[in-house]
Amino acid sequence: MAARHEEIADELRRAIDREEYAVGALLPAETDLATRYGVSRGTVRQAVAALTSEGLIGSRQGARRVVLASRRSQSFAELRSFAQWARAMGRAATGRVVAQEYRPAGTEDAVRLQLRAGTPVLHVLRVRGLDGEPVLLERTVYADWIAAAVEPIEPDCASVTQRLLDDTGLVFAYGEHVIDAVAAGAQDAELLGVRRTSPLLRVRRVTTTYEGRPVEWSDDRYRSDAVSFSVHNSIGNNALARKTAE
Amino acid sequence: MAARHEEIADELRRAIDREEYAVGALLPAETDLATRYGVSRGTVRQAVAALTSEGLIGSRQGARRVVLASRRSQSFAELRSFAQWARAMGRAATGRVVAQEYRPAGTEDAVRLQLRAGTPVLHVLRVRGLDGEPVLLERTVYADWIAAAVEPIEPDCASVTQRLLDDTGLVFAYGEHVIDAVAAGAQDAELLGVRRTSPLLRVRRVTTTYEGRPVEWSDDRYRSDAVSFSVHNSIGNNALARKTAE
DNA sequence: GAGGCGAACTTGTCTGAACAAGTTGGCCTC
DNA sequence: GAGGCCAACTTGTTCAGACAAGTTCGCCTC
Repeated sequence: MAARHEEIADELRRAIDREEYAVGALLPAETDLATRYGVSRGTVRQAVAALTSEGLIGSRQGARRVVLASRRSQSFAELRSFAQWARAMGRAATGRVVAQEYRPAGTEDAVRLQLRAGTPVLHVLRVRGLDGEPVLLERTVYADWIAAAVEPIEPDCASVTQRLLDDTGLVFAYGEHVIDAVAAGAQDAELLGVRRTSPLLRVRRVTTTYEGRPVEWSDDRYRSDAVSFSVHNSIGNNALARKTAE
Repeated sequence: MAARHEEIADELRRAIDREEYAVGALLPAETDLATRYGVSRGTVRQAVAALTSEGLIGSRQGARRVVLASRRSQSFAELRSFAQWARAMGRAATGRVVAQEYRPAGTEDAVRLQLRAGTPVLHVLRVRGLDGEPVLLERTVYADWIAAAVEPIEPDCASVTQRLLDDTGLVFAYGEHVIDAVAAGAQDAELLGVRRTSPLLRVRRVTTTYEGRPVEWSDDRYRSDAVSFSVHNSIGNNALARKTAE
């Protein structure tokens, strides 16, 4: 938290949180904030841009900024891994590997991980929970070049992401997620403790390094009674994309 | 498309699209792009910031930017309404009102729309489709102050959003969406043409004006075989938020 | 060959200024 | 009172420069 614009963004977030700026009220003008914090207008703009992208405030040319919401849903920054997310919410992440084996990469594996078909990849089936209650079923495929580092990790390791960072310095930098809904199959139902055909929230994701090299891809299935996703958008600026079936 | 930084962003997007900058390759340095386009470094930074937030390129201090993906999923800007989204994909949005009636606002309506309980609000049940095939079931509640403008709209109007803009100048400026999965009920199944208990992707959303005043809230259920959502994230910058059940 | 060091490069942060473009509200007219 | 117009205000865009912080890669040493 070195950067001044981040400090200012944080102060504004807190001020909104404690309703110093109520929902529906107007934020002070940029120039006011600039003099108040003793920085230039550009720095203030960086700060409020962050809040805007978080959906906390609305912004349009000519009019003062409006406070749209106060309840920011638990630390938007750095909710990358399941474990980090759980910790940020004050809950304990648990995990258990149900099955783990090497298989030659199929066509889908090869495409998503940018490998040649037939390359041995590591399939891991993992159940994850919050405070012990199963919430998520992860079917992950790791690329061959990282598989050796994943294999020896204890089955009940709470954060594989953290572990790989510590052991190998690997950073899960970028992720692409496709979200849809599926009915629980027999295995899903048993491991998550729900009835078969229960609706599950499915997130298929590919994670890459800083260089854009795919590390893993995964089919994650969440119990829909336990977890939901929230997204906000504004006109002309939209992080979410609807996609039709291919 | 007046702003220079938007033009540059667009040129870069197209260049990535036609693989002038291949996935995994490095983008030219900011200073290079600045001289190439004859603008200052700040303007280039605005352009690449847009691509970064779209997930097309990755960025970190000290290293050149990396191209992460090329296939940008159909116009990120302005996919606000169902009709606009359909049009951007080259498909025709259809719509049909199944039921429409005034009811006094319940507690949930009152909270979400910031009205007093008992205020008459307009409930509309609408089936929407792509090229005639039903894809989405919308259960929308409109605030009292806009209901009078919604009521007379023809049942098969393709874009209610556009219609309200034309008639009343109302802009749906901001939206907050919560995504989860539910099983299709009897009515859902019949209207969407799926079996009962089929998994549906549910999006509960509240739409507001520029001032943050809630206009409508809606329970939208998508056929999960027809539509999915995609989100990308990067370390320390995340538009998506996982939420646990309340 | 392995490792450490440092220079060159690149992105991040910040300033101060100027003008463009959109909104708001008061004043004036009819 | 209704409507139109204008001035003040506010955000958006762009520039040029400076320094900080992180990465990369070649060179040198051991």
